[in-house]
Amino acid sequence: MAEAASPKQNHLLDALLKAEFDRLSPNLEHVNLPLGEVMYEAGGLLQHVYFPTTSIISLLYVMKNGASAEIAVVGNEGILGISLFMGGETTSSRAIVQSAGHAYRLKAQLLKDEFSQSGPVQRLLLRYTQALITQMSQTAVCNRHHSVEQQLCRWLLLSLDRLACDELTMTQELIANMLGVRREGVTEAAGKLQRDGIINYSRGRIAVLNRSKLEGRSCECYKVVKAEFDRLLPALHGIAT
Amino acid sequence: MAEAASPKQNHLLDALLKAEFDRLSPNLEHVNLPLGEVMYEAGGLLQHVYFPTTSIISLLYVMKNGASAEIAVVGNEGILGISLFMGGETTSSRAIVQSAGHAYRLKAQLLKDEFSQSGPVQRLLLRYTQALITQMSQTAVCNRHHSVEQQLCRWLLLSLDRLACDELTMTQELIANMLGVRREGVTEAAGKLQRDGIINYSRGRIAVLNRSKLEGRSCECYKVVKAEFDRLLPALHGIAT
DNA sequence: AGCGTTATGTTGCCTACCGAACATACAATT
DNA sequence: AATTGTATGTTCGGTAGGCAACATAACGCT
Repeated sequence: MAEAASPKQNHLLDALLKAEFDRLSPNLEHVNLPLGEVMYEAGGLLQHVYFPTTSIISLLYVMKNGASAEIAVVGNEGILGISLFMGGETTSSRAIVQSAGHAYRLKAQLLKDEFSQSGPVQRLLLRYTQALITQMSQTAVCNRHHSVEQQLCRWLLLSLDRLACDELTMTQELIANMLGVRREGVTEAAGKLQRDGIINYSRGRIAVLNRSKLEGRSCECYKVVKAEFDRLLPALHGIAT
Repeated sequence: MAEAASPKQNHLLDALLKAEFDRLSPNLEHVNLPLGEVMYEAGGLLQHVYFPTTSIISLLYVMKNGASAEIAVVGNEGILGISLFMGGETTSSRAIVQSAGHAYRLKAQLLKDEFSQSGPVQRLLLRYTQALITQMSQTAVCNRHHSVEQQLCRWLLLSLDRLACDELTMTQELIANMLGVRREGVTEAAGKLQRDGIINYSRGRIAVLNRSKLEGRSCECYKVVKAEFDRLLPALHGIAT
């Protein structure tokens, strides 16, 4: 909290060339996102797009019977609201705040205008979208083939990568909703990880003690997604080309 | 086979305005796609994009241990090779011919050139991509929550929609690979559907006898995906706007 | 300190699906 | 007609994870 908030904390904004950044930055509004806040409802229109800095947003599909499954997560590496520039305006999934924090938001129309200039911003956003597609695909694969423990590891790693720390605030109940499994399943898997000294949790606070072991217990899905994000969005300054 | 092959059999090509269609059509090459052909290998570079007319391509992720899961299907409603214009050039999934037939292909560079003109073609392709994203998301949800029978129904319906007929050539073994389940599971589910007079199959030939009942046995995922394709890509002439 | 709320732990039963091994049956080729 | 390959049917045991009901324990409030 002591650190000054800056749009540059978001990797996409950080990757912009000076000209584009200067054009957009006066319109960026710093907002606080409390845990559980619904950013977009499925089918709803988007007023803003969000560039998370210290928050994580979860894209969640909620079925008729109330069961849910996470499609993807968006953190400081990305942008929430791709359907705006993809042309659909809306999605069939819900976006909720999975980890409280901050984000910069931009009025929908301004982003559309910027995108339609077909410059570096457009190219950057499309590359990000492809990385997001990979994440969604891999979620499908993971849901099909991997155990709750493997999925929990993947999920923790994806979340950690999107925060600057090794701890997250998240009850097992919420994780279960994200993964689309029972809370008991998460309790059991988390219990094992704790027994093995990999994580430490208590009442909604999960600390990762041994990240490399956590990667070892995860399925290959985490690495596939990470590699694709790194390939498509190398964390460099002004590379939007 | 008696019907004349035309690029207009592909909905995306059909939706182009005259100017764009005339610009692209001289470069469209009609090709035959045999069952099982690998169109793109995971990580491979794309030489062409494909607009299926009577074929269906499956996007499949294959894990290290050989297990697989289908991410999405592409038929006459779409285009194979979105990573080309999204900027990544390659994907982590494999594309294989799930149902033999024809397609028109276009040299990669020509599509990129057309896309970068930021005209109606770009807008159309992006809308299609969003529909594809919905399909992938819903695959993730379906893999998490639904039974083999429900998934089989969804899969049959998605495939039928992409062909002009009510019959498909596909062994249960192959379907199992697509769904990422055991062949026995498919046999059992298909057996039930046959007993109930909904489908009829023998040695790799599946005929759908009662489509509405099939929809009833499917999970909601099919309708969600269908609705999203219909919304984003209404099947009209020259609507690329 | 006492209280209610919320997070986590535990147990038992049940079902869908997996893995493997094998049986049948159709179809194409000779 | 015989042979071979391929597609489908069946069975058995094992297990992960679903559902339900409940026990414990930590924290926040008054």
